[in-house]
Amino acid sequence: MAEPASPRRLPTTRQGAAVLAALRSSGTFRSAQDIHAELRAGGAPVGLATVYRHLQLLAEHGVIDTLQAADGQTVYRHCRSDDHHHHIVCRRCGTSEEIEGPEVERWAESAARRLGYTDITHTVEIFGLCATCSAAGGH
Amino acid sequence: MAEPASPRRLPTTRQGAAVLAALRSSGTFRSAQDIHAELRAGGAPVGLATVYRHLQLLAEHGVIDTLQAADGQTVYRHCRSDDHHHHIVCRRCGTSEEIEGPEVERWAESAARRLGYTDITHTVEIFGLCATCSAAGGH
DNA sequence: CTCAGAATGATAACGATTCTCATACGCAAG
DNA sequence: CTTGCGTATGAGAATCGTTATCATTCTGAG
Ligand SMILES: [Zn+2]
Ligand SMILES: [Zn+2]
Ligand SMILES: [Zn+2]
Ligand SMILES: [Zn+2]
Repeated sequence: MAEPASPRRLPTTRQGAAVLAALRSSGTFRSAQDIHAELRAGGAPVGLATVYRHLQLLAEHGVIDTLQAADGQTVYRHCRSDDHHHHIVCRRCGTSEEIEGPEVERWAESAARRLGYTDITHTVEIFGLCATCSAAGGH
Repeated sequence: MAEPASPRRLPTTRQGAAVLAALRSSGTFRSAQDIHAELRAGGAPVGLATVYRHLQLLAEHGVIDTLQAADGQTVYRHCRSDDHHHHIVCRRCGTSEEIEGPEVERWAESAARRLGYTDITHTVEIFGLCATCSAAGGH
């Protein structure tokens, strides 16, 4: 049966720790390239391939969330909540909040059931201008 | 002032018509490359750049819907409904249904208002295995 | 200390999309 | 039916995010 497997989940290498740390101190969705640049600038250079590798691993293990930005780029975020949730993201500055939506979960469930779809997942994201950015200037 | 402008909205060229026709006879989300291949095979070859151009135009004018597949590719669909709606998509065969969710719209609205976000848009997609595909074999 | 296996990262390879720009077309005036 | 011109087309180059290679470096057990 599925035994607990490897007890270590979080990065053990300097590089892995750096990638996670960069995300942790951010609160916004960041791209891989973005993080790579930050680490390089911050004196703890990490190879681009390694950044991608760790982001992918962290995402697979559910440590971080991912979504596709409007331009197709994949962006990553370290969320406070471990539970299933969604996000509202500022399309100007990238700030984002975690939000829950029980009614959305129910709706997705029942729509799927009604149409005979199984093995469901969903993406639900809200994009807009955060209070700060919309105060600054519309566009 | 903003006068009604050009009265023609739909493609006037053979190529434009071909792109739209390909989507119309499909009911599924298709990629640009996909459509390009179909048209080429169907004896009405259209340049790849032109396919992209028309898909982009049709999307801008709201004639077709777009979404990002899991692999990042942008896919397009010609929907029956002209009203705002969402989709449930089979991740195996690409079949999709248009679905509405008033409660989801309300939820998005109110979450945005509560957090001070303006100029909202949202993406809400459900992925799963359609009845046919899930009968065929879980995988 | 030694060695096998895992991790790293410079670089090449990929693949989707966009850009360039010379050519083909569509259409209206003459 | 020609001519002229602005628009559309499309082959191929250019972008750019992401992934694959693979030689080198690191780590940890014995
Ligand atoms: Zn903002
Ligand atoms: Zn959800
Ligand atoms: Zn299916
Ligand atoms: Zn909606």
